[in-house]
Amino acid sequence: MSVATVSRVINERGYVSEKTGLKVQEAINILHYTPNQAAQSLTTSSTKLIGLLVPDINNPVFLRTIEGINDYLKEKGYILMYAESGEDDEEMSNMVRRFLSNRVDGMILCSRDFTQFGDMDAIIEPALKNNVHVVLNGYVDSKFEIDRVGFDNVRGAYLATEHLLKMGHSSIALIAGTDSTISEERYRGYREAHIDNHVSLNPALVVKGDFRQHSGYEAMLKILQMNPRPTAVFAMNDVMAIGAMMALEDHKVSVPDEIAVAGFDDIIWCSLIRPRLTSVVQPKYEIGKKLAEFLLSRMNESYSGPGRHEIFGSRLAVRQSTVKSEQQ
Amino acid sequence: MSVATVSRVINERGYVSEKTGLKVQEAINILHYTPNQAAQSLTTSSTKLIGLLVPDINNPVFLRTIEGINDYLKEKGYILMYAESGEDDEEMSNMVRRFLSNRVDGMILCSRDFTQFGDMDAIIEPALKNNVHVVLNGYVDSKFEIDRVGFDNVRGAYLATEHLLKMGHSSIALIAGTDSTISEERYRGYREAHIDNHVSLNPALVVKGDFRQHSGYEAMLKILQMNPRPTAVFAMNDVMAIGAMMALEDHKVSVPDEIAVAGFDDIIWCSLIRPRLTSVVQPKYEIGKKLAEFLLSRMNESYSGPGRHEIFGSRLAVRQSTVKSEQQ
DNA sequence: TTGAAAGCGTTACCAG
DNA sequence: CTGGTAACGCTTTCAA
Repeated sequence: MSVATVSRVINERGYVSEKTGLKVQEAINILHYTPNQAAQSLTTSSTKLIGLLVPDINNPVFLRTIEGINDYLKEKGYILMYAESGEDDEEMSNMVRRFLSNRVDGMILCSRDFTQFGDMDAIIEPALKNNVHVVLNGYVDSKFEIDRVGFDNVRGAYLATEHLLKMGHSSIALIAGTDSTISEERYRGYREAHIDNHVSLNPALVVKGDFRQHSGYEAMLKILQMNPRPTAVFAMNDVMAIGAMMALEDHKVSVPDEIAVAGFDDIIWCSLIRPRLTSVVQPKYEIGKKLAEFLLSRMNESYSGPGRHEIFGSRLAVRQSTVKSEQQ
Repeated sequence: MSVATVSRVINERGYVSEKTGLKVQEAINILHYTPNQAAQSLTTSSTKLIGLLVPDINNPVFLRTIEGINDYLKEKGYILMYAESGEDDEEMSNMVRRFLSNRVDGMILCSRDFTQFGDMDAIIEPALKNNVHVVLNGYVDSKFEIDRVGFDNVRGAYLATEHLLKMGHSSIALIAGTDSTISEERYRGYREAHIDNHVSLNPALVVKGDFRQHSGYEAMLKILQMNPRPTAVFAMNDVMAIGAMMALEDHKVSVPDEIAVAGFDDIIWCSLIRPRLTSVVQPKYEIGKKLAEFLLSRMNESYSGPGRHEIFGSRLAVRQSTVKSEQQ
């Protein structure tokens, strides 16, 4: 019973007599033997580990995506190394290195927005140089050929804005996010909807937030002081929209009767708050699956062409926050 | 410039002349060299990897706990291998093996309730036999000396029930969870509060759910048909409580005026729904930290005594769902 | 201060 | 069908 034989039994590879196989199995059970992946990976150069970097698990946006990734990967025998990056350049870089050190077979990087990083390429480069594939969830300009999966932000924002316009609002405040491609694109949707519907755009109606709930609250306070007061608000993401709704609640402004509110992302919270929040639906789970799929196809070399860029389409989930009761 | 020298430079161990050190650094940069953790672990027998098994990331209860774990561990240079177990015996066992295979330095197992597993010991045993430490978040009877951190369920349920009783309710329906220690303990709290407050217990008021939102909804439907109808409901967790509130909303029963509702866990959703949900606060983040702390202390052998069992105390967050407006 | 070599647990290859 | 052995990339010990 040599090590070679044991290896054969475990990997079910090569010829092993039934008798020997049984004997080995027995020994394994008695000794609680578990193969050492580290040693395995030393010879096979595959760890079946995938690095996953997420800015913040507490943001429900990422949860479904993680699930999509996990479901796809688990089925194929991969396991996730999870790390939180906190949207910090340095931190991200460190984690990428850490992943490399652990010899992940590939990595998935999620970010609210990659463009805010001075030099995303510098972060990814070490991975690429080590022949570790990277896929991105987000928006980047990169000189490398990497796959990314994103979402049609322009269209999403367009749909939400158009919906508000169609509901009769002509003065729609916009709670924007931090300067980033996402914000730009969502702004463009907002803008184009106005143009297409022949409603003039008023820059004074744009209030800047930072994608976090509190900033939505603050922004709403400013909007409430506008004169004339807008009759609708579109927030660039749901948590800001929810912050805004809380401000409205605190000031006893009724939604949607006095002010209609729409958000973006369709996080689970939308259906919990009252009135339910109208929001742009991102197929988060599918995005996760696609990310995993892209990555695996790179890893097993079933694809090796130029960087792919899958953009998922949009849909608006219309709920109570934008539909007055008499219109229902 | 031998491998030995490079090793010294990287680990900042042993004597290396400044000149050589610089030369090595330079080469590292040029080559994008990253140490191979797998190989390192082969000689050091430490991977700095911690396995984390969670039933379901989508349940907000676990999120904060994961964060607590992550924060504590990251600081000490550990990284998480994350896996979802789905509360399934077989699945759990597999993941434990997978972790072992990856030679995690330790593992943290979370479960809504371990007692539902026929043989939790069988699941943990392989880890223990391989000298990999395990800590548990949950409730287990185990013949092994493992650390666990839990929560004072009896007290928590007691506080919630007592609060409802003090608010004048004498007929409090209970939406229970699946048969498990957690359910038992929360039931005990419910029961003891009744006894201490000299209110007789009515078994007919207990409706069984399964800890999931939908079951809370269904349970509430049954409660609404009771005659006389209870004036308050205590659900054994928040998602069931929220399901119950949705049923009440659908049937136009006002909360808390017609029926008061209290939950357990204090997930973030409690503050999002209206009326805000009164709930028993679990220090989820601290639980996570404690788990990590227990594990590390075992790993570095600063502790090696009998299994510790840390039970976190309870607090009730009283919100609108149990306090009538005139009482505020 | 540096290098050579053994050893960690596996797999792959070659001989028997 | 089975066993021996080189090789994987690293750390550690010992010698130079």
